[in-house]
Amino acid sequence: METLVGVEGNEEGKYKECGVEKSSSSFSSPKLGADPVVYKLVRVDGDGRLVPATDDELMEVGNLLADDKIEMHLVADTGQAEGFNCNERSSSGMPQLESSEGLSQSENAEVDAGKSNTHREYIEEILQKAKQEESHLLACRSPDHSSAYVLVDGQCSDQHDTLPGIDEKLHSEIPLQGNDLSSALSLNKSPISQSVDVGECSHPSSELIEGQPSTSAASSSKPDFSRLHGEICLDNLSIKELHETFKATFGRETTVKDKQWLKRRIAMGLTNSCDVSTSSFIIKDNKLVIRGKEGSYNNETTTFIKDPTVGPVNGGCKDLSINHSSQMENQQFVSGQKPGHCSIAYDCGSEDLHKEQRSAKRIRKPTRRYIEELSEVESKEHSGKPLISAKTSGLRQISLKSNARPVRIDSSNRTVRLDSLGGSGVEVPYVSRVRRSRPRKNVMALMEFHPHSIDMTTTVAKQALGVHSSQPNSEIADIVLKARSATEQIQQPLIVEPQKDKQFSAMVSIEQGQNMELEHIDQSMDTSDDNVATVPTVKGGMRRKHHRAWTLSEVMKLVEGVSRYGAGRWSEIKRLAFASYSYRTSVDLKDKWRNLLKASLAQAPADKRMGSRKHASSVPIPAPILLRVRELAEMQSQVPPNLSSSKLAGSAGRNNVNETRSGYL
DNA sequence: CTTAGGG
DNA sequence: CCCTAAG
Repeated sequence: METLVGVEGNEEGKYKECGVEKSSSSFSSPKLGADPVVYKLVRVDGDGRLVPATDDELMEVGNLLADDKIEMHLVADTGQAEGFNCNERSSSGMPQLESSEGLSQSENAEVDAGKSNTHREYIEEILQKAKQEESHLLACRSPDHSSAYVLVDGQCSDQHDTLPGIDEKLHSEIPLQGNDLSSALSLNKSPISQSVDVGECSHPSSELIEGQPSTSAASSSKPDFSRLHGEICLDNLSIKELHETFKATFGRETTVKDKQWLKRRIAMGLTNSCDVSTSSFIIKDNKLVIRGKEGSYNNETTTFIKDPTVGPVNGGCKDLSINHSSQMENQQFVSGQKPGHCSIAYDCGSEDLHKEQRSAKRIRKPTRRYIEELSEVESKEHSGKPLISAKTSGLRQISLKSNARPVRIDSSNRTVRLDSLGGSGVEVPYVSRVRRSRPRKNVMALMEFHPHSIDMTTTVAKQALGVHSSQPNSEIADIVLKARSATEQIQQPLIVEPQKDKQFSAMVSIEQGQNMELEHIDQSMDTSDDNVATVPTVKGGMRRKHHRAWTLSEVMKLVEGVSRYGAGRWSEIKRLAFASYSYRTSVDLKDKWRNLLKASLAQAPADKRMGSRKHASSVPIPAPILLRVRELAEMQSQVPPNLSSSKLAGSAGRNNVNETRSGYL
């Protein structure tokens, strides 16, 4: 941006500045990031056609990019140089120089060395394409830039705006280039080339571009303007002449024998336009004339240089539209087409190109989340209906999610169940992702080795607890419920249960001392709870199936764990205190603790009034436990001091819970 | 993976 | 509970 402004005002002055800026700020420039897409790499086929670059080629090009840059600069320089030569050069003076010099050197080197290295040739072509594209891009860029473009191009600084980093890259990367490059570089450095170009400083660029046909000039690579005067029809040129012209145009020799190709290339080089058919134009003076028609086409470079004020975009784009008289095209470009399009347009109708390019514009791949959400929405819309009321919607989402991510299904869930949405009667398959911790593998192993473990474990648990038929956990009940709705995978859950039970029993036996009674009680309670939890209610909806209600025993364990290990060490607590509860994850513990904390804080004030239980139906957390929670929270400074202090005193009075816990503590 | 916090 | 960021 900065450069642009400056440039318009004063070309010369700007030049230097631009050059400086570019070097310093090339990477930072935002534009680069914005339009990288524009540069589409293409390969020149044997017949001279442009072929979209393959990935591999792209890679290659990437490596060569540095070279490209150089060349691009050269080309750009040349183009501009031309303009300067004809029109403004005197005024501008020697702006180009720093960049042009470097370029010219490389260029010359190529020419000299140019003893047609096929490989190099290929590279060159690629570079050229890139160069052309770049120039086009520049031209096509927003008007603001466009003016700057031209000028900048001459200096090479311009590219920074559009393609920051490239220049720098080029320079820095060159040494790194592959063998081919290195050779090319060496060539560039050859004394001859240097002498020629360097000596001329400002001229080199002009020679490259302009240098039309003059044979003599070709050798020295100086431009021969005389040739330019008068109409030149490429069709009439011999291969040799074409070669010379090519050389003059691009500053390097070519071994290509294909006339068509040469003509096309030259035409392109002169016009920088993508879409010039070889046979359809003639070059007249500096103008490219469509054959038969007298369309006055100024070379884009010339145009740009001459009249920066002219819609820069148009200038660049015009060339493109040469064959297609497309005012529309121009407009499109102006409207916001990316410069890249111009370059791409090469073989295609410009309009098509536009479309293609637009479509080509990279679209950010939607995030998984986005997709999911979208799918959710869609599903809601399609199937949704009234059925999914607010209450059920949550569930549905879950189901959708699970569907979306198959991955989770097998590993995380032990079961796939059909949940009936409340009241609707619609069943949605969904995978419970509750079981993060227990891989199926374990379950399977367990099954195989201890097919009857369920009974065993249950028995053990019973014995340990002294409980007869009560289920240790809600899980079993839950399972039963699940089984009802879903025929599938009952086994796994069952299996899981046993293991849990087993562990549970073991744990119980270990801890049996004081807790036994409590646990026992809890268990009975749990069962009931679970049932409630799992049962879908017609009215509203259903409880979350996969949700496992926290049993009192679990809560107590949790509290104990927190008291012992401190809040936040959930993994430890889980491991030590919840070994038997495979379905409780550390996150669950944390969440539960959070809830307990909240509950305790909320309840504390009302504690005495409400009694220990808030609502029998909802959650039967005994007041003592809540008190305990508060106490612990206080200790760990999780509770706001003010509340804690007052409450603490009150809670202290209750010993039963504390005592129970104290034993463990 | 565990922890912490938001939804 | 679920999800996701952070360490």
